Amino acid sequence: MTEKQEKILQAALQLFACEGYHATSTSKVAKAAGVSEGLIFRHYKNKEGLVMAILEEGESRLKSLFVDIVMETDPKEVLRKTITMTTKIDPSDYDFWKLQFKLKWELEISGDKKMEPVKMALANAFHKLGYQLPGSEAKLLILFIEGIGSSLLTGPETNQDEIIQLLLKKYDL
Amino acid sequence: MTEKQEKILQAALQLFACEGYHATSTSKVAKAAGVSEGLIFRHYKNKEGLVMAILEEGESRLKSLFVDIVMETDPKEVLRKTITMTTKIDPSDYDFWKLQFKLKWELEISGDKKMEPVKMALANAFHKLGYQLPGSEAKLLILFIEGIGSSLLTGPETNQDEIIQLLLKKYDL
DNA sequence: TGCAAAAGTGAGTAATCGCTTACAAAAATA
DNA sequence: TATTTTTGTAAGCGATTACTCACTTTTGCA
Repeated sequence: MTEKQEKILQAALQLFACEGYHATSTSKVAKAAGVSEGLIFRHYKNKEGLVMAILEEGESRLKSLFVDIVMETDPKEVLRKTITMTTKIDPSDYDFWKLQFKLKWELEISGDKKMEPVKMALANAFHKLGYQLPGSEAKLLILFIEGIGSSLLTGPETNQDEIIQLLLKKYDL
Repeated sequence: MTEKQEKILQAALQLFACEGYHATSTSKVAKAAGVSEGLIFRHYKNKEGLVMAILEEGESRLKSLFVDIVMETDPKEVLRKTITMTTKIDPSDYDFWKLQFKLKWELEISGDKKMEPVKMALANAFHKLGYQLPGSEAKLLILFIEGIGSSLLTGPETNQDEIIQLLLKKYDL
């Protein structure tokens, strides 16, 4: 990966995440990256290819958050790690996570499939702990995670800690 | 309101909700409404005015959902009505609610302030019921509601009922 | 009925869109 | 070093964008 390629991805991520996909033109990206516009199309074929490259490049960030949960065997730890998941997100990665939400609604590109292993791990954990509806419990908890992530990325300052502590107590953790 | 004005609002709502704001051109709206493009600007000044008119026109739908909760005095009923809120949404209004979410992420126009009275009612209800952290409890529940709404509008078929039943049980309702 | 205001049209605007192409510089390979 | 390949640029492409304007039709009211 060339230095200019990195600049492009970096500028595009920031602009897509802040202004949105359609509101960000390729010329804007080029200008922000200090690069000729044609170079974007040389490396990424088209605008869609650019955003896909960003998503692929960020895949590792997704996995690093999830793998810790999926690998955990202790069911209580699975719940605890899931609930506190958003606190593990590096603020320098906020743009990337914001982009995930934006794309979900603007382009209806959903990263929900990436959450599937987490959901399975959760359902399994709830089952082990004797919950009556492990599948629904897992769905509900994931809804919460998405919600707290959303408010973390949109809100000005969000004391997610208070809510997270509350939820931990509700699940006896 | 003229017949053609209604057609414009109706077409714009459907397109904005399905394709997104920036992905929908004014000429598309005009074509879908069976109207000359100039008419849009006569009535709504510009594209932003158009989407604002849609939001204003839909305000009643927002209020009708919330007023039932805010007016309720029995704290348990406040919780029950909040949790089952999304089941009261008319499927013909899905486009409008979808637009709310889309605008939140695409234009960062958030309708969260509209939820504030509900949050207050919830906090009050939790307080009456002896919960230790009424404010956080209210926040948490609203996160769940938004999550359920989100999955209701994005998912293909969503058995929200199961999750709603589960939530009702968790709050002893 | 007359007439002004409102509703509606369609052709037009400059600007910007995503993208291509012809070409030059740099890097890699031989 | 010679040559191929990759990286990068600048100009410009047709199409589309949000929006305007001169104009006609319809409507409401004295």
